Amino acid sequence: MVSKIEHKNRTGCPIACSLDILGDHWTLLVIRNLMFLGLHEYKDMLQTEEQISSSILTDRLKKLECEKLIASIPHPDSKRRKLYYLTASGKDLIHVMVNLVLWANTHLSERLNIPAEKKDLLEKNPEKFKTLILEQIQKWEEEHLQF
Amino acid sequence: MVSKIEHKNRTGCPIACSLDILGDHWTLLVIRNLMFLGLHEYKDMLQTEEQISSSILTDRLKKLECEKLIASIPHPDSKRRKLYYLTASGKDLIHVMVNLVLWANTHLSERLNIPAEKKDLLEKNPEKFKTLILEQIQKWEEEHLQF
DNA sequence: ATAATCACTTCTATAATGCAAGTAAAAATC
DNA sequence: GATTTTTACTTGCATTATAGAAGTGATTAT
Repeated sequence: MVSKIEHKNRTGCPIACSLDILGDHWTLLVIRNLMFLGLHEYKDMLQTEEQISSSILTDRLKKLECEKLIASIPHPDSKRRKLYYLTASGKDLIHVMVNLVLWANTHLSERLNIPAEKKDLLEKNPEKFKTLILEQIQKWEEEHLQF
Repeated sequence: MVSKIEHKNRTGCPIACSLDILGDHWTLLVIRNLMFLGLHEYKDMLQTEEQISSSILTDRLKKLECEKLIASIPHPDSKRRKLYYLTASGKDLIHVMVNLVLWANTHLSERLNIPAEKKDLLEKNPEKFKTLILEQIQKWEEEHLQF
């Protein structure tokens, strides 16, 4: 067992509680995959640049599903595949994520490699950037989720 | 040596790069101590509710200083004490931190224990909350730092 | 019928963490 | 002025997390 699923909070501090869920090297990268990269499958997330290991990816998907930041449905084309997607709670992290990107863009710019158009929009109109992302997510949901 | 100081980025992704610095259980808690709790000394941070271990605290302060998110000066009252404070880069994390608190307040409310007045202001006017925090920080700087 | 794909699991080595104890310099107390 | 306490660490060891490779068993493509 890579890790237990039950959750222990250190304290009632909102930062500490958030970190108990999100505070590690990989969890927010899974959120990024779903939020910014449009990756909804295990195999696609395995192949990202950062080279997450299969056991860690399995573990983080499981934990995020437990915490209800993501959910999954069977892939319409295949019984063994799954489609992961952000819940309302997961999507709400967009404000944290975009501010993290903005911070990195300002303070870690030499290390970054952001596509020019994205960088432009991000710097000129971060709110519009958020709206676009949320629209993309909604479009995907309309195509893949039935309510 | 608990960990090496030199830094390796996984990729040029702004989320990945940010996580390479901030993505663990403790780093943002040190930022919280400086940003929201007004704790500027090693010994005070050792005594927070979350009970960070001395070796981890030493390590994180060192790493944050290396990354220039925090800086330190000798304590005016004592040669062996130090005062840690946020640099401009560290203070800029306020947008990430406040959005993380807002997210937790919405989605982890049962686990949290936020003082009523803070919670109130946070919900009614998060921008004012930020301004207040930044004013507190500036006041501390005026009292302790000479330019 | 056979081979490839997929979403995992298992195993092992390495690295990070937590904890308790120790240290050396400085400061406070006697 | 000597002794005790405080402070900011470091050290050592046990435990836990992670990376990477290899396996598994069900499904799907050839």
